[in-house]
Amino acid sequence: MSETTKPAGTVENQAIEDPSIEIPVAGTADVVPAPTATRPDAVPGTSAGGRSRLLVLDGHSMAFRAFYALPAENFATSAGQHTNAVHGFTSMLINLIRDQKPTHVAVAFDVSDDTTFRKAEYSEYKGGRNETPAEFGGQIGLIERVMHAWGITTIKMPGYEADDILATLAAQGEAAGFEVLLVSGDRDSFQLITDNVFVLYPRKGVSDIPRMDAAAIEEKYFVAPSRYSDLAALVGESADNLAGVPGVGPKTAAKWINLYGGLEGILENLDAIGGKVGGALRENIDAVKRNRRLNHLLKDLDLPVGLGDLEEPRPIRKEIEELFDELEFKTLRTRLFDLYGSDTAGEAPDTIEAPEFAVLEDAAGLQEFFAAGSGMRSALAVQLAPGRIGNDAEALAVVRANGAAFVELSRLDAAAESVLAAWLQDPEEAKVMHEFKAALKALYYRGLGLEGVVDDTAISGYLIEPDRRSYELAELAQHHLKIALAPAVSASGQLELDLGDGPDGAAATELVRQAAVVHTLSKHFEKELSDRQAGALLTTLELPVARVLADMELAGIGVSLDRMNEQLADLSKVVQHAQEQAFAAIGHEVNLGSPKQLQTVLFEELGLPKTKKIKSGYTTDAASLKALLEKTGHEFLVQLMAHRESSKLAQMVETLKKSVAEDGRIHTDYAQNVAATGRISSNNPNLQNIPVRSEEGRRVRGIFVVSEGYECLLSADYSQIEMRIMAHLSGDEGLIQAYKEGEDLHRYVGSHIFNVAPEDVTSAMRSKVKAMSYGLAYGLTSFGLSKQLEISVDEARSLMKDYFDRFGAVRDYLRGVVEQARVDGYTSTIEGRRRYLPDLTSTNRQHRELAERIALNSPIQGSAADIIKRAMLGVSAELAGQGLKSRMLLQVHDELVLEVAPGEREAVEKLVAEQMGSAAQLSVPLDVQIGVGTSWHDAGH
DNA sequence: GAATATCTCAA
DNA sequence: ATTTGAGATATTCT
Repeated sequence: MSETTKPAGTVENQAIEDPSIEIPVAGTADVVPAPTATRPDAVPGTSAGGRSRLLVLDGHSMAFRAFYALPAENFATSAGQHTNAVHGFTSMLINLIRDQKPTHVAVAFDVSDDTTFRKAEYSEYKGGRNETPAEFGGQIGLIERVMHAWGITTIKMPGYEADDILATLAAQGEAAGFEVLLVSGDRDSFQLITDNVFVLYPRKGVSDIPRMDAAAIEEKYFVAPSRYSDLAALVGESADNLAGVPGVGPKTAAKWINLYGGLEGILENLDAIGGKVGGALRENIDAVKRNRRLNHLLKDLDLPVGLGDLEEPRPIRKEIEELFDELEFKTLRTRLFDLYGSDTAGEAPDTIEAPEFAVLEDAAGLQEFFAAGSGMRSALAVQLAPGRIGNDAEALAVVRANGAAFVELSRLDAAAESVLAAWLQDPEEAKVMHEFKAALKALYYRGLGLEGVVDDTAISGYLIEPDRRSYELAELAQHHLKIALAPAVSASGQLELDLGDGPDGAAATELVRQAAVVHTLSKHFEKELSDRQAGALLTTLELPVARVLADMELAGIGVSLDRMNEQLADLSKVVQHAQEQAFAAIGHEVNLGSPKQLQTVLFEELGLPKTKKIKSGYTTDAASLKALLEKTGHEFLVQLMAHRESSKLAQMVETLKKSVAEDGRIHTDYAQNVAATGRISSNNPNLQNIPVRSEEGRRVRGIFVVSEGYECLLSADYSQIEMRIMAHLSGDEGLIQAYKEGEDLHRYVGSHIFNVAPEDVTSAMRSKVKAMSYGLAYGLTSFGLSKQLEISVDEARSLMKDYFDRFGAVRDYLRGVVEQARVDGYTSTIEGRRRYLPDLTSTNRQHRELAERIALNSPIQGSAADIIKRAMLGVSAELAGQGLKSRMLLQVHDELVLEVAPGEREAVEKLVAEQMGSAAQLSVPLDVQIGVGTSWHDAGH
């Protein structure tokens, strides 16, 4: 075979970033240089004193494995290109490089035509294979593009197969003293195994790829790797459409091979082999010889690249970013870059370095620094560290156009601190920060005020793009400024500062650099904000609200440990009892918290009717259990549901108990930039999902109590705020009229839809109307409504028709919102908060319809969020203005909880009602319900 | 330990 | 197939 003409193959590699860079290549004149971008001399994984390791993949074979390992329907771009093979392949290669740490990498591909020499010899070679699935189309090309962006050399040789390339590189690598790892799902590669060459052969999917060495082959096939091809020739290989000797399997073949010393020996002793199989062998001897010729891999192809070209591939960040954007890969991006850290190739890593800075300690130095920058915008970064309650402020960095400084707070004497304090709390000294609420709180614990914050890049970044997952500084810098930040900052935004190395150490530089990035980013955001008309929203709403939230977080809410313990004891009894009864009902124990085990019990042991399908089988969620119970009345279901409810409550109380701080209060952390609609979210713990709907759950609110020195808790909530906003935005006269007259809205609507007098609206009618009214704001469909109300789709449809016949403006409004959003590309709230919805024009129906529902909901949910934020500012300002000691503690989307100081109840009630009621001027009144009590439970109404 | 799946709590 | 969140537990994979 070696005399066959060997046409030069093609090699794909990364684009030449800098043509002036000459890479020495070991090879001949016809070798296409594998240009690489600049890279550091010392890279992780280099064989500094160690042995070189070459990793070569059979691209097609592994792409197919990946394709079948991941469901195609779950991996597609919005343009409809399937990407499961690309995703799986990339993921596998990341893991391989991480685990095997190769110094050299190549990927070999078959050429997709029928001109291989094997095909020429035997036209049925690899025949009889199924059609390639349509979903696989185009994915090989995408994998090649990923390799290109990754800087990994891909090789194709017309007329040959990828395995021949593997064989050739294995030979070259071994000759050069490398360890060689071949990754292939094709067993023919086993013949290449030696003491230095190993095959990584996927056992299952692309995640389980054990290393096959000579011992593994001998254990499995009873022959040495060099004899594997003999064995395959005798046995046949169905994947290649090569038939073997009938009746001869691996065991017989191995016996002969070991007896006669290989296929040659067998051929010489053909007549000595007796029995039926001996005859079969003689009859099929030509096929065996042909098989052996075909499965022999060529080790001497004239490859267009040398080993040197395969060394140390590095991803080109920009190309990966663009390609992964196109492929809509998210997690892979992080995994890939985590693998290489900042050690990627491409354009010079554009970054922001810390400017020269002064380390200030004494009053005079600080005075001089602040005086020199008076009136200028300063970026301020505060170094936080965990403190007794909340975070402590350890150091700060200030960066402005004409200078930078670093200050370690513990080194300041009283005079120096007062200079700093004066600057910090001077509202005329403009500061830009990142996540300033956290700094505000930490400085507060040190008795330092903070005024004049004119931008918070975590908030302005959010107003610009409210749908982002994260607003970490490094990510914003990457996205908006196209600069890469070193891991120190990119890690979590909260770099670890070790001040042990002195104030001029790397940590100080890092904090200064952070401030420098904030400075640049904030400047960049000015135009973005004005383009979106979001400047006022930032300045008059979000930044002031952040201060109110900080106060609420600092205050925390008082809790009763006794009540928590009491409830925990009660609940654990109920849980225990329900569990025992559940076990008794089925005659054995089972983990009631495991959906998987429950499935076995319900659908296999008890043979109950099947519920809705989920990935792992059939759902056991509350709605389905309820339906099952109604159908079967099985006692196990009763106990299971009781167990679920009580253990959920117990777990909730337990978490709350663990989150009590040293001051005996619970301090949640509000996030202003998480919910894309403008709502605030609550974390650690979440105080916005404390049970209220069931009486048992509502008890939990009893653990939140008024604290000493205060008279009571006050809860004030908007009634039906979203429906009122809908009435306002749609301008529907019927709805507006109903609200103006203060009627029960659902009763009013019900009377119009069902054509009865308001007093004749039954509770069933009312709940149908209520479900529909709210559903409309979420883009409810007749199918969804029928599901929720347990009625037929037809009935749901006619209900909706009657609704729209009576309240036509609502339909017009809902239609108009989506149309307008499609034109503008975004929706707006009454405060002008935007949400961009590019998917409204998606060709993917699922994506598009989701965007439509979001478009229906966002102006309503978002406007409600705007209104309560305005109300919070009003309440806060009014409390301060009247010199009251009462304070706001919680916000739960449409509810505010306050702690009332002695003697202030009447004033606070009045003020809260006024401020909440006047937070927006709508065409309908804003109704506010207020209750008071010694606990949140009792303040509810 | 990280990531995923399932379930449940709120507005 | 009705939006926005947080979070616990089980399970699987690394």
